[in-house]
Amino acid sequence: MDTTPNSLEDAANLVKVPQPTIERLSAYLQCVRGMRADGVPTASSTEIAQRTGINAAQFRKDLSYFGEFGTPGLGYDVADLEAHLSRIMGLDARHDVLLVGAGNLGSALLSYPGFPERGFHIVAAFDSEPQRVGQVLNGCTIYHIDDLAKVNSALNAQVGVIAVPRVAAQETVDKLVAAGVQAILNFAPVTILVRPGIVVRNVDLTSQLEVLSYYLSAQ
Amino acid sequence: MDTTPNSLEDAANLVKVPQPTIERLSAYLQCVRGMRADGVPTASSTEIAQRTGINAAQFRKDLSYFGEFGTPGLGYDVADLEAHLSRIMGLDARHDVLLVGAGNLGSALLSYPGFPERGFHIVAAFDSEPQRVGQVLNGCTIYHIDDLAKVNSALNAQVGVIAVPRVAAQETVDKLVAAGVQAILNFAPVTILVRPGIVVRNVDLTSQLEVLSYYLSAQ
DNA sequence: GTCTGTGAACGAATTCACAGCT
DNA sequence: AGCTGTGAATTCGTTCACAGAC
Repeated sequence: MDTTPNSLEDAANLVKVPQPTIERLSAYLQCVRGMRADGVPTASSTEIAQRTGINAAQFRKDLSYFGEFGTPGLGYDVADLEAHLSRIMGLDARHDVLLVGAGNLGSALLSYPGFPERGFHIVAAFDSEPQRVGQVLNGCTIYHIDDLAKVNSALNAQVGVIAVPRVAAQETVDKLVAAGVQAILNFAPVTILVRPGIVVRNVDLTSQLEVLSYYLSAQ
Repeated sequence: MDTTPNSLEDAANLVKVPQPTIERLSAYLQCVRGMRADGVPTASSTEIAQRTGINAAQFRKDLSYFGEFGTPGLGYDVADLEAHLSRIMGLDARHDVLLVGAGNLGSALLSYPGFPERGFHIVAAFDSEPQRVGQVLNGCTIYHIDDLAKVNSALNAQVGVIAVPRVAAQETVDKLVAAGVQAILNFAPVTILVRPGIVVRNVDLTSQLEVLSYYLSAQ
């Protein structure tokens, strides 16, 4: 099998990668970052399985969609694996992010250290409330929502985060897409519609609690 | 087939319900609430499929794990379905919630209207920072983290939300479990360990962006 | 005719188990 | 001996398609 670095994308495009695999890739990356921070030089699939709670065979299978990164008899070089995973996930470049909605949740996201720590930089925020427009929060200016396309024509951010009330979510989506955004993280508890090619992930915080409630009542 | 209301739990316990089904149940509930608010009296599985983006057969199969709630030839009574789904999810009773971590994210969750709107009430918050302890945020007192068990011996909340930094997450989990919490929503980007019987859901906000990044770079 | 509820068929994802490399 | 990478086997979840209810 070809193990040269640039066979990576080919492998990814030939076989279809299950979405659960992509989500786990992020977990592996988190784990491997921690190991490197702890000074662990090398890890076997079994060690990573213990740390993440994900089956070792699953880990190896997940990686196999993208290439061969381990050494039989030895395991994986932690720094090397981190670099590969980052590259696979498209995290070797900085990502600029637009935030729409500067209420409680939006403000919290603006100062959430985990985003810049992992390469996601909120470069502009937007709101419809006149009293919020013009404020600077955590070094980020809040613009009026109507200026979204104009502001992003200079910034060219590809990722949008929606932290607006339910009723405003769909119009916000449309404005983000019109401004050139390709990927959207939606915190509004509503199904949003986008044209094919635009990637959306929904995070309904209350829904998370509802799922917990189910398992509570089921004992 | 038995369609009496109290056959519900039996059905749920006899056949194992897939976790994706539980997550979709929450989406159906959201949809049905909206329809009732819009004054829609009745809905077919096809209409619900259109609103949620979930396949109609999937919807019917999901419901079938819990009973028969529709009328052939007619569809589902919206109010009735909402009541059934609420009951299935354990949402017919109020849920008291403990929040640990009153930083940016924690504060935002304290004033997030979606929680009380859907029956989840944060009844106490906890932090380790002395300057935050004693403050009242959105009607909720912030206690010192060391008082968690003491405070909850009076409140008896079953659900905990973790909004503390990564390094403090595991000790926070242990304190919540020691205080009698049975279900945990964890926002810290780290794998936490709990004894069997405790339900955990992890929401890593940055991981959501990482997944988007993957699909961006894969075109 | 319309729409539900569900067994059967299908497809997807996980886990096993082992050949092959170090 | 230890561990990876991966076909094969298995498990799990989704979708089909239709019998039966209204």
